[in-house]
Amino acid sequence: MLSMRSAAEQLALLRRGCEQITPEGDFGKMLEASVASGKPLRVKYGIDPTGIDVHLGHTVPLRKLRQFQELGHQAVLIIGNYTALVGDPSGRDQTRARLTPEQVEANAIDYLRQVAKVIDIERTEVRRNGEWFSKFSFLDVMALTGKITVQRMLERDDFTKRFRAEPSVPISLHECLYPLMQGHDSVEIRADVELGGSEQLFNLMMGRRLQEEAGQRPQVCMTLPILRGLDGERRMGKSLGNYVGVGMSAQEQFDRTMSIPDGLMREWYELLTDLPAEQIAQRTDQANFSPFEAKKLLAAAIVGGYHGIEASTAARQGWEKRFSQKQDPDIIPEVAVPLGAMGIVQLVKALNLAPSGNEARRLVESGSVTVGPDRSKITDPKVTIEVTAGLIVRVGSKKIAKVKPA
RNA sequence: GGGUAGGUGGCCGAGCGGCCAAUGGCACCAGACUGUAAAUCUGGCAGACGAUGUCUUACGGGGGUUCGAAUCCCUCCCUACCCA
Repeated sequence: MLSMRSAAEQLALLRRGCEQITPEGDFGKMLEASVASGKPLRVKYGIDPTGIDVHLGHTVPLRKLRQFQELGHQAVLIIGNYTALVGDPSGRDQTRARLTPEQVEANAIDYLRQVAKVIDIERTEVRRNGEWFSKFSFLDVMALTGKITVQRMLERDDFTKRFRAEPSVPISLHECLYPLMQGHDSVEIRADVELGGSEQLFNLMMGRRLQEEAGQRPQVCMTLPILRGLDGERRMGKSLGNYVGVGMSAQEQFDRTMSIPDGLMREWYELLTDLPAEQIAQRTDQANFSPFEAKKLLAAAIVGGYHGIEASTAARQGWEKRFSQKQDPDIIPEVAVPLGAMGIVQLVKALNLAPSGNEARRLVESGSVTVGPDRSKITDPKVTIEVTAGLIVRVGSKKIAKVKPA
């Protein structure tokens, strides 16, 4: 159901949070034509089903996609099952383990389940690009690659950088095929708009070129900023560990969000909440609004989107109880450990609070290990503990475990 | 195909026969301070153990020289650059 909003209103809404809309004039005209004809736009967003933990960084373009849906446009989600099968060569020596078709499909299903938390999956056209690429002949590949020159390919920013770097970083020929494949997806599904992170601009533009070659109206490319992760520096990513997963528990999402640097709040507010701009400005103005409270509200808003308002409130209370009142959380991971006398170092390790005995020993010596209800601090690694069911051991303020009753 | 330069811990980057489990920086972990933020300071950052020490693995893979190798030699693999 196409919304009743005017093209101008839609443009204003959709432009928010975008880094770039290319070409912006075309987008306005496209919206006008859509309103006039009552025909929704086909909005494409694609992903390779390789790593599967969907995190807030992925939700930035996904939220934009949902916004299109809310305005009545047609979301088209491309699952790059074919590209995943080949194995992405980017990055240097980690030749990513090739995935079997079964794994890829399992990943895709898992991915869709997670994505459904952000977009309306029922109203989304889901397409796997193996649908067309598995039928490609070498002749088709030649035709596709014949449409672009090496010079054009090297225009891509990260290729240029890698090419010019001293010493230069390898560019696999294979990687050059990626933009072409992604671009071709746009031809296959006749995309009007394609969304992507800002690093995707080149690939998105490739879609335009190929569509033009194919005699289609070229898509509008809409890029969204790359979300910075918990460290406030690097992009959010699973391998960097600085992420908040959409599949995480309410408490974990809340706790993680609270650990972001203050300076990151504005960006997160803008990209991850639906709050009006004035309210964001007000909340992130440190002169009038406590940053501490602003962060709690931010965390609550994010958690609420995935777990609902009640769970979000509970998570806030859980956080306050734990970190403001210094009480143990309600839910403590339980680990089975043999009861009886045991060295503190062995105990910390047995409870998975440290990856190795040496690390456990260091933690004890650094004074970060406390045991039992009175939180007595243990600093001597030689101490022996009488392990009983329900005994609680803490390492620092974040790690905690309980002995599972046998 | 020929030549040159390289491959060191999560990353960058020193070391170029013993004092090297390997300087330094980043990241990370913990402590102090605090709002579990930032900044700052301190400590840590391969594993095992009866633990201020001992042992086992580790400097692209394999082999060798040597009392002793990340460091020397051979060979294989990988990368970049120049030439064809």
